[in-house]
Amino acid sequence: MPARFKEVGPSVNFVELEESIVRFWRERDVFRRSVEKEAPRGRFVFYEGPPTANGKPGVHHVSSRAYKDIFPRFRTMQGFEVPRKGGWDTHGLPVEIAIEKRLGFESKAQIEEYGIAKFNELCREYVFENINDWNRMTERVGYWVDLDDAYVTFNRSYMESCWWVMKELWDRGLLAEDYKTTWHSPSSNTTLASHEVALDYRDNVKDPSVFPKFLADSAGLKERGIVEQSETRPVHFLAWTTTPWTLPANSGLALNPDADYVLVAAGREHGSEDRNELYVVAAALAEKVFGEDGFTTVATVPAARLEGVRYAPLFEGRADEGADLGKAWRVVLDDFVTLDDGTGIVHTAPAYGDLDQGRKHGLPTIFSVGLDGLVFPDVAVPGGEGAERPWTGLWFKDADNLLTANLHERGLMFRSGTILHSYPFNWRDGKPLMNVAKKSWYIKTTLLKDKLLEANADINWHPESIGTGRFGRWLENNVDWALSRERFWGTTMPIWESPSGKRICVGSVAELEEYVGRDLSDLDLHRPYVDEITFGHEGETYRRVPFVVDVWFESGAMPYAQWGYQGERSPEPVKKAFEESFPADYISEAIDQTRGWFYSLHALATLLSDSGDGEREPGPVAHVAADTSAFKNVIVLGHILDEKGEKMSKSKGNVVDPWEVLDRQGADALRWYIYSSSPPETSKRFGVNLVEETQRDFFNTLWSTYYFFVLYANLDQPDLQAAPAAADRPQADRWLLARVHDLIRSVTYSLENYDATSSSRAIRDFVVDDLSNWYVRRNRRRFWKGGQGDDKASAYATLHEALVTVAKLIAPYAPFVSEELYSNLVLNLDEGAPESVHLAAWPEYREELIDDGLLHSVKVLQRVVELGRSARAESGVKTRQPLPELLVRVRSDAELAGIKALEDELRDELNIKKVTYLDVTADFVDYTVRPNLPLVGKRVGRHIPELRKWLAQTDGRDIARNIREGTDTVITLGGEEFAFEPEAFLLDAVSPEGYSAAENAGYLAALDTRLTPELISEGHARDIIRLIQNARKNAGLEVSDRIRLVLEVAPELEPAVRDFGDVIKGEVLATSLEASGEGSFEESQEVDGHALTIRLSKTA
RNA sequence: GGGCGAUUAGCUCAGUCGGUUAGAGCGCGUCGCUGAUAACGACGAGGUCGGUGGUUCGAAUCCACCAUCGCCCA
Repeated sequence: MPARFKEVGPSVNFVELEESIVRFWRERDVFRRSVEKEAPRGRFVFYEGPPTANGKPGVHHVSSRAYKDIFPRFRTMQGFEVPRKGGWDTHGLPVEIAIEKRLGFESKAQIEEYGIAKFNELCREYVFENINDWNRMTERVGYWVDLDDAYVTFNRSYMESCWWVMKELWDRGLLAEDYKTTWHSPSSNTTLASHEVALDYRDNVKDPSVFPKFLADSAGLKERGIVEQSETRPVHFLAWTTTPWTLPANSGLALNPDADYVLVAAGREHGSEDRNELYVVAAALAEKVFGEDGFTTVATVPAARLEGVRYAPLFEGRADEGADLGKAWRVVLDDFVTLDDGTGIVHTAPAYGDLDQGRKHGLPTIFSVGLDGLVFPDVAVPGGEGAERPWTGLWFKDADNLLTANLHERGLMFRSGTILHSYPFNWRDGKPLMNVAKKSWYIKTTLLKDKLLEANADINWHPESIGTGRFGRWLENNVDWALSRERFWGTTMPIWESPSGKRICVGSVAELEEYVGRDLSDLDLHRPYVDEITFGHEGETYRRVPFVVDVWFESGAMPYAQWGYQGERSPEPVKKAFEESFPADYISEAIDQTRGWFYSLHALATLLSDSGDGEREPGPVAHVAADTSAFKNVIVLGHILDEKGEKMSKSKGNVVDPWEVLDRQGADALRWYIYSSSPPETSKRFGVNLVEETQRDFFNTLWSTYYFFVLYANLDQPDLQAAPAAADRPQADRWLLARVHDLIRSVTYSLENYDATSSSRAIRDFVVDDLSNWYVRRNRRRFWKGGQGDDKASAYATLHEALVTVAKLIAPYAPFVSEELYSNLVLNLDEGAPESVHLAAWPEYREELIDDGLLHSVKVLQRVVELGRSARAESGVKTRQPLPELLVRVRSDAELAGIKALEDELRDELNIKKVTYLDVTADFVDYTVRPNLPLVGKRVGRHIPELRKWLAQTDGRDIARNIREGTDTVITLGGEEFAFEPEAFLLDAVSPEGYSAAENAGYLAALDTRLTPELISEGHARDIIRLIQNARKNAGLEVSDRIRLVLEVAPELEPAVRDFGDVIKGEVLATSLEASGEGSFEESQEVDGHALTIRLSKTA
């Protein structure tokens, strides 16, 4: 059947093309069909990390969509079923903040006044404000994801599924309330998430630097023999802190257990000359604290001897309920104490950052400041009944100076000043944060830390270093996951509490209905509606705790919640949907998700799939997959930076609008750039001109090749099925097929290993270098020539197969251009073929077509051609001028045989009459000899410089002869004899005398540039042909038009016209050639300085 | 402040186990080639391989320290 294709232009508007393909996909429902098509290889599970649809999408969002898209498309073509359920993240603080800004609020109290219901309603509307931009961008970049059936984290079924997860954790003792040290913002009375803390962690903050004196129990010290019995001077432990407001909360002093401490005599305050008081500090820091001459050492004591010594508190504070003050105010030893700065004695206030140390040593928790940041009225001078408390009710940072001054007055402050250090602030109002112990709900991930680590070891991380490094280390230092948030817009914590402190965790609405005793099917699970649900149980009234949960919990619960999964009680279709899609085969997000979504997915999956041990029951999803992470393969993306290398962010205003690129270069070019420019994990600088370059280099070249094929195929209408079998085609075709199948093999391998970068580069190199600039350039005459025959049929069939294969290989990367090529090149031939390339099968490589010897020989040929061109340029004889002889030397006998078989191509490429091959070690040329260092380097070692010297002085031909004869070359180096086998040397041929030559890495091409009259005539003929072709173009003729030709030439050019007239006529499609006459188009030119007039007319 | 990663030509990036003259594409200059290609080829300019030390016959590559950038954490 003769092939007819849709006409194609020499260039194309990719943007319009892509837009028409978007419509085609939509109209023909291609995405859904690609998911539903037959899937012999089973399910490939993909999870969509839900973006938030507030804010407009930037080009960095395209990057993650490009990576999310490529592997599902590839797997679909390979015969997997790849459902891609979309998702939207809707809850969380950023949303609340945006609404607060709109309402002009600055505190939580204002939200409560305004009404939580109204506030949350605004949040709900806000999160989809830009959904149309997102959907449009998603469709336009060709990211196939099911947005019609997307999960939404604020939906009731999603939230209820989150309740189920929490209940499961609760039942397994993994959800608990505890004191934890948090960064608390007293100004907004809320705990900040760690990433929020990082948002305004300032360097060079000016804070107090004070050295308070804790009066030691002298009697105790005397008992231990540390202080002389006769000593009358007071002894102080000298500590250092930057937070004087925490001093009333002090309940211990910590010393480094391995350090020596000194008892020194010094003055009452820094700078006093006297030695009237005694101090204890770390030996290593005494000089730094007191100054070189500021003290006298009295004794040196190891830390262990000071353990348990008591001292007097500086202030009274508010002790926690049940705190045992009998255990307070004593010396403890702890490794966390460093000798880098301060005094080596650390003021320990469990309530404000030292909770773990306090617990470890049994120190009571004492508070000085409330969660509102105001100093408690309890803070007082010990025993100072009725004394003034000027700091009461002050902002904690404002209390610093008053407390410091008070200690100075009382002689309990050795020194005070200021220091520059790092300190976090509330990024919203710029007020300082407090490190404070607060009651909070935790997921006790630390209990299953080993499982977290084991499951991580099974994840295939790209790049690998994230799994072992950043993520693995994070897991090793795992701390419990703080779950509760004192906020409004989020999934509510389903825990109800009674006045006596009993708790009930509720795992579903149905369960809640049982407690409440009425129908709650219309209940909104958001605040404030669930807050209003109370119930009586065992004589007490239960109220919900006021928290919502960390949004990361919600997104981490998506494997379950996207289906509304609630374990065994779920409806069958939900159970099936979950069980078929857990865990995921593949996810991809940017690197900032390491401790975000990657962690929350991983942690929840590990906890819920726990296979249990003697005490713990198996988790609720262990029957689907036990002890597993939520994902098996992950690509971690680096960030897209702007042209200056800075991160794109809304606040900097340097976000590149993806439409700038999508409307100019198109989605395929952008995607291709994202895949090929650098490995996904490296951050990359983004510039529009780089995408432009991708389009020109790759897509224009591919299009030109496609255009060439369609143009000539439509003229010739070859029967592609009638071509000879691959093995019987000409060498050039067998080579191209070998390259094509080699490419299929390597691209398949790369994509199966989640590598889009090297595979896209390999495709680019094939299309641009091998297909376009080698195969088509070298073989185009086979398409032009008249008639039909095996050779022509082979050429068409081969080029067609190459283009169709490329169309399929690029389908996951560049889905639009791929579709265009496929629909024209395949659907016009085979009506039974799938309607879209994305419904077609991934190409299979045929091993028997990959002729490695031929592939290597062509590489050698290309290399020699390159050298020949170089020699041409050096000789000054242009390529149109034929030359009589080329000398060629390659590196091995095998290469020699290979290139001999390709001699026609070599002569043609370099326009040479005859090729003479030099034996690899021929005496005809001289050689420079280099040692083959990877082979002999270790053996020769320090004698290498001597060996080099010896080789430089020796006649290369002698060594060449040894190599040819296969004998060792024996050399004495430093009195030691070395025998070098032939492989120990590398020979570079030196250009022979009398030739224009170029050599490189063992290859040599040398041209004989002596011209004969015949050769000159032939050169002239080629010049004339080129000028006639130009004239044809200038005359506006079609490629296939025939002409009558008249050539009036100077006498010097007559031999060329006479001897090569037929060649000229054939090349320029002339039916006649006359020495004089008329033509409808005329041009006068010169060849080699000789005049020439061309006249031509189109034949009828 | 800590951990991880990066730093190679004007730009974007390769560079394998330490080994031979550190490469590619784009951009620039010269020349060549051209009836598919706004393309292609050859040559040239352009590199203290972030810096300083060390190990080694030999370091872009290994080690130490430092600088800058990014991410995460504090």
